[in-house]
Amino acid sequence: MNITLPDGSVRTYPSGVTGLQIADSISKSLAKAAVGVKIDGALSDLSLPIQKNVKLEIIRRQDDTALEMIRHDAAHVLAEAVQSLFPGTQVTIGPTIENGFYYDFARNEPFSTEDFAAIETEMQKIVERGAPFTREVWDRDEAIQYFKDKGENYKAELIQDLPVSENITIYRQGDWLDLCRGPHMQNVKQVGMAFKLLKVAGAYWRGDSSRAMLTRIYGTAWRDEAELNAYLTQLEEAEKRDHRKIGKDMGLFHLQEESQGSVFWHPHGFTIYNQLENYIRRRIQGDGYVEVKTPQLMHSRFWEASGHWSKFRENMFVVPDVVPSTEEGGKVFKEEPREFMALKPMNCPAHVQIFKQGIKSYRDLPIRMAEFGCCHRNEAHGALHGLMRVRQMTQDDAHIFCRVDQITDESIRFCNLLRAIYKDLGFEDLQVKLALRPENRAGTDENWDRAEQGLRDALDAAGLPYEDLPGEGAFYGPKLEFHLKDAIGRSWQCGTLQLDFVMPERLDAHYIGEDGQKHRPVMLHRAVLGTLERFIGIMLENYAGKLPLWLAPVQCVVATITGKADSYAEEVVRDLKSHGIRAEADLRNEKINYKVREHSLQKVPVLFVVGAREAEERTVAIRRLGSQDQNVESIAQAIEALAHQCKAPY
RNA sequence: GCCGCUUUAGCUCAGGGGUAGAGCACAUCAUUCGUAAUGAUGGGGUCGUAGGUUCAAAUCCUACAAGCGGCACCA
Repeated sequence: MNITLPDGSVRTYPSGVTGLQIADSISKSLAKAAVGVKIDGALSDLSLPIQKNVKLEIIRRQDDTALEMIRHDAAHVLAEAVQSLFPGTQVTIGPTIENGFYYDFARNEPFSTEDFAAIETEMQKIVERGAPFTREVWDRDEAIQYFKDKGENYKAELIQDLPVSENITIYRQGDWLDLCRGPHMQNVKQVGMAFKLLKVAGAYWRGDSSRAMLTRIYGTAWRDEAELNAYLTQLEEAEKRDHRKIGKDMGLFHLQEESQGSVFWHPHGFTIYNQLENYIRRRIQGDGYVEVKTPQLMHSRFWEASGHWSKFRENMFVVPDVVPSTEEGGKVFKEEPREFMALKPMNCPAHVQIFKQGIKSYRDLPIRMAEFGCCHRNEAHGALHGLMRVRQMTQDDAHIFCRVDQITDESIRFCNLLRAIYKDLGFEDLQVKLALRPENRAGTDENWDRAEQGLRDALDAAGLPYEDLPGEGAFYGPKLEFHLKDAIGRSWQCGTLQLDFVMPERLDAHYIGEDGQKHRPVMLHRAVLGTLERFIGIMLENYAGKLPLWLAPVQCVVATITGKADSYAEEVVRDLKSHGIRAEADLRNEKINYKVREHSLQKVPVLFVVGAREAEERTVAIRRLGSQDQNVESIAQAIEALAHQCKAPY
């Protein structure tokens, strides 16, 4: 039997040889360092007998691939530790995740972070004991019975639901065992000590909100202490970038409980907001869009027609169409409301109304109708999160009304626009996902074929790689999702492009074709940023508050060294403002060190320092954020250069 | 919405059954200073809300709310 190693060499072994034996035959130290094998690319146990010619790679503990095994094994160690410290706790599942692992437990008494020290100590003991991992294949019914007898009902349920074709594998580590697909390392010792428990959280059994709430313990594990510390430092750094903290420190916005999920934009924050909105406005004007504004509050009849009343109502804010009473201590509404209004959760039905005014010809299409639409959605309390998840949001929304034969062109056009905008905003790295037809859908298969192919063609033409998401499309059409990753590593869906054959039908939109007959237009729902709120949150985290010059709320502060330079500083600020630069003077009676520190913390990109010398020579000493260098230039020169740098990218 | 944790001055946080503390910020005064915190003095809180226990509650108990971390949902 021939085994091909990664360096291309081929060795001959008897059938049934294990990865460990092969490693041992190469060198003793390799056998000791080995944690697993890749057999034809698939990660397996070292103890697995090999029966045929394969390509084989020994995974050593120091290899990157080992991280996943270390974390998986650490999850098992966590489970053993918890069960030994808290008898009666049921184990469920414990997978690895990016940078770590978690384990879900069922226990009447929830865990708290105060239990972590004890659990970690117990985990260390288990690792020190270093029991070997052994794999066993059990009979299905016996396994179910075994776990039921132990009171491990969740495990029993898991086994019950495994496909009959699958082996029921059990991994033992000393006296403790767990149902597990594997693979595992040679022994528990190889987990090492570079692990740490991070947080507890609730999590539904099998991700189903109608089932039991389990306690999840999150942890992280690495090859050595240095890696662990680097990761913990990275977490701290990410925390510093949190847009809620930056927003507070820079005085950009606030939230308060009387309006949860709706943002109070402060002057500096709203400057960013306006800059971004105006940039998008210029971009879409340059791409053939028209801009509209539609009502905030509309009668339920309208939402019934659009389908939102039945499909989306629990996410809507509904207002009784009754005059409220001001009677002191009385009911707010004296009469029982019979009719309702609702705040719009989406702009699309309103845009159809504008489309429907007058008769449209095929020559009018496509119509690209944009709105910075302020929408309200009644999001679950637990879902709200700073600017990232709000209840009142402003979308950079537009609906493209077009003919079926224009879908591909319009999609390509949108992808190009989106990519150009993301590039301007500093996001080069985006993931595209194509959500395909769901089981429950409207429209003919022909239309779906055409719609999905149209989007694929558009992505190909735009040169965008993408991933299919089967069954994830909206009921009315397939959609493209554009995902960005923020500084904390969370992935956010921002842009979207959705094909819709249903809404024009429901709301009876039509145009007159070349043939003189009525035809249904197709609607493309699309947004680039998604919502301004979320996108600003992402920008703040991405730039750690140090926004590009054109977006910075204050672009330049003129700071004086002495009161003698006050009037000169004010003159410089006037000059800056007349060049369209957002500038402020800092004339406070403070030392220059104090001012430099404060404006640096406020992420002001450019500081003009002026003292008696500058006033005399009509110059400024320029200091840029993140640099300690300073260079002196004449005002005219400095302002002209800065004005140029402050220009928006489009 | 579900599970857990948290809630004390504008901010960050300490304290804790006998009636409230620090640093920063703010105000006043002094200082006019050359690139990441000048000094002094002073003002500021019914300790998230509502009940309960107690001679006495900011502290203990209960409920509620909000915030945070997840889950579910989602832009």
